[in-house]
Amino acid sequence: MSVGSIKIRLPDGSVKEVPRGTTAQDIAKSISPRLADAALAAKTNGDLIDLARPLENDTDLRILTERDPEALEVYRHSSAHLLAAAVLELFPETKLGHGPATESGFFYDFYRPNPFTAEDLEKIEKKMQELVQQNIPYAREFLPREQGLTEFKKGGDFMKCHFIEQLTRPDEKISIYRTGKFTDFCRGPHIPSTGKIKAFKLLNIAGAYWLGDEKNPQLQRIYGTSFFSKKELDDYLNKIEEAKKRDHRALGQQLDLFSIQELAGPGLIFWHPKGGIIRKEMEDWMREQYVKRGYSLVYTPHVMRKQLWQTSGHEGYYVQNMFDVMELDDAEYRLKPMNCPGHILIYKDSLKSYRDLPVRLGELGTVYRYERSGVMHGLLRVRGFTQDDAHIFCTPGQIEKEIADCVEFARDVLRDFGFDKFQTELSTWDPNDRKNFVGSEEQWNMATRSLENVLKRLNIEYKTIPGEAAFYGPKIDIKLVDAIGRLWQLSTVQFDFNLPQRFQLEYVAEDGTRKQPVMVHRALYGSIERFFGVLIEHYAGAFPVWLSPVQAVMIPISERHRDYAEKVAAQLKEAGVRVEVDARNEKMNAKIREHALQKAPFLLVVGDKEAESGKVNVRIRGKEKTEDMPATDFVERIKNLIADKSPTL
RNA sequence: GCCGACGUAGCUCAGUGGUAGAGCAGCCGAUUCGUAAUCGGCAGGUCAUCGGUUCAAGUCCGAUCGUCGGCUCCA
Repeated sequence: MSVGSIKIRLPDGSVKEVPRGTTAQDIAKSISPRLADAALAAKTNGDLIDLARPLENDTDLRILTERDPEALEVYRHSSAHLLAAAVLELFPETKLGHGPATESGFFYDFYRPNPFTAEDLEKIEKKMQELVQQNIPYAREFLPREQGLTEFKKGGDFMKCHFIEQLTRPDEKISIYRTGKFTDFCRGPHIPSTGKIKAFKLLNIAGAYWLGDEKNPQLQRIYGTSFFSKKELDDYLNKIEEAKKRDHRALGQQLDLFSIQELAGPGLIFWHPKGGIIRKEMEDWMREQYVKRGYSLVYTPHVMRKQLWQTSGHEGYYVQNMFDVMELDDAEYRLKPMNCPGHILIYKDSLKSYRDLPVRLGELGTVYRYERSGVMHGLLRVRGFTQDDAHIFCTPGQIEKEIADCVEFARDVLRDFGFDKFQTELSTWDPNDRKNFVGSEEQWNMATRSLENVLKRLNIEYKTIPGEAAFYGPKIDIKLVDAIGRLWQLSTVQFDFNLPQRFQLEYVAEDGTRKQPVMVHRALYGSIERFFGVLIEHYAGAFPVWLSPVQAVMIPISERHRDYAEKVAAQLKEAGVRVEVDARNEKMNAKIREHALQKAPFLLVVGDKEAESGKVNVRIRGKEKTEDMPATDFVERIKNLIADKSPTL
């Protein structure tokens, strides 16, 4: 028994003097019974602890309840234990991996000869409910390491033994938690008992490699989530449903934007006419900007000799991502996985003077990369895609301005397409990991410094991620935040030390000597396919007018209004609007429904009234009430919306 | 690539080992309509592919291809 008393400082600044060994739970109780009941865990000097942990020293103490975000993590970690406990009750032969809380819930990894089925999942969930009813405590114990190892070994829990051996020293006592029959090697903390878990749901089963290494056997991972209330859980499940409704693969089919054809092969995109319109808008926008910003537009071949890829280093660094060689005549060719070598050949074709720099070569370049069969995903991960790729060759003195221009360019792209929240990352090298990064320390420092300078000068907040640079240089990645808060990585601005060296790039400097130019890669859409996929999800298929494949639909009420509808349509076409006349022999209501489902921004109903007065009745996407206006006014209005690339209607 | 689930008409989906179905879309006809589905008829299929079990396979088994959820990867 410890003796003496300790001082506990509470968040309101008050200090309690209590006997050594008092628990956070005791203190919560002394404050109020309600707090004691609501308490889930505690925090002392920044460490999360169990409520039942005896306090040994003077400390700050905060009792965590549902209102504290840290409590949710503890709660979900305890939910994972609850899951494991239920699994062991039902399937005692199962071996345990690990089971952490995640950003949106929790999972637990299990090893067993037969995989879990969907029915098993239901049974497990029911068992979890039972264990919640039984209100079993999460009891912490300390065991001598050897005893712990013996106990887990006896149960055949090879994975737990591995963790104990990896994470603890031989002389240490190990921390375990018991929940009924279930025992886990775990640092904790946990909530007091299973009865505190109010709302949870098991979501899916998936394979996961032991220790995340694909050479290891696969475990069965059960994913679930839990919340403090049924309502929050339901909200979360609804959000998943909402996200599903935005799935670009489903919308791509419903809105007839694109397809992937089994006969042609996976990861290869067919742009249908309506998707093609959006792509054309994206390409036109980019080409226009290229011209405005001093880029030269180039085109390079899709297949090039293998020797080129040897020179560039792709044959070494990138082979497993490249399509196989094709033999033609006596030479071997490869489909291009990147555009850079092509642009370099253009640069090298003539001797450059410092006066020529910077040279900015831009291409909407289609590349092909071999992606492993299980990783393709709609438009977001494909085997063939088109990059808005450009390479800038400049002098070291020009580099900061060039990078700054790229970063601003990237933000303009994203803003024009309706994204206004970004996160910026600076990926740097790891000087201790020389074999994964080419180039000298001076090069890396110079490059990293210029990227930092640019970000600071532009007043952009950014996160530095050490070790995440490309092997050939540091980079700035701009991630966008979409309409439902998801993060997408698209734009990237990267330094390259590798290629100028490999291709012996040079320019003639002022003093007549030959110098090596600095090279920057940048792609702002990243891939047009991927960007399109993100656009579809961001807008849930309801694109701003300028991107909408069909911007307005004329709906004549009956056959006799057709001529008037055609007349207005002609005016709209004249103004550059993509308009259709739906003159089918269908009821107006049916037409409205169909075009509304196709998410056309404007439906223009015309009948006797409109034809007589030269007006249109405008039904605006997403609005109940229609508006009457002269046809000429509508033409003006939609023309402006298109010209402004307005995100709203 | 790995683990699991799935693959039936253009789409969404039903279908005990015993004659392949519905709704929508399509086509034909009627209807000419005021703000989210007019009515009737017709046509549409090697049940992903290949092989096996069986008197009999959409259904059971195996392989292949593809899709989905994850893992791994994403220079």
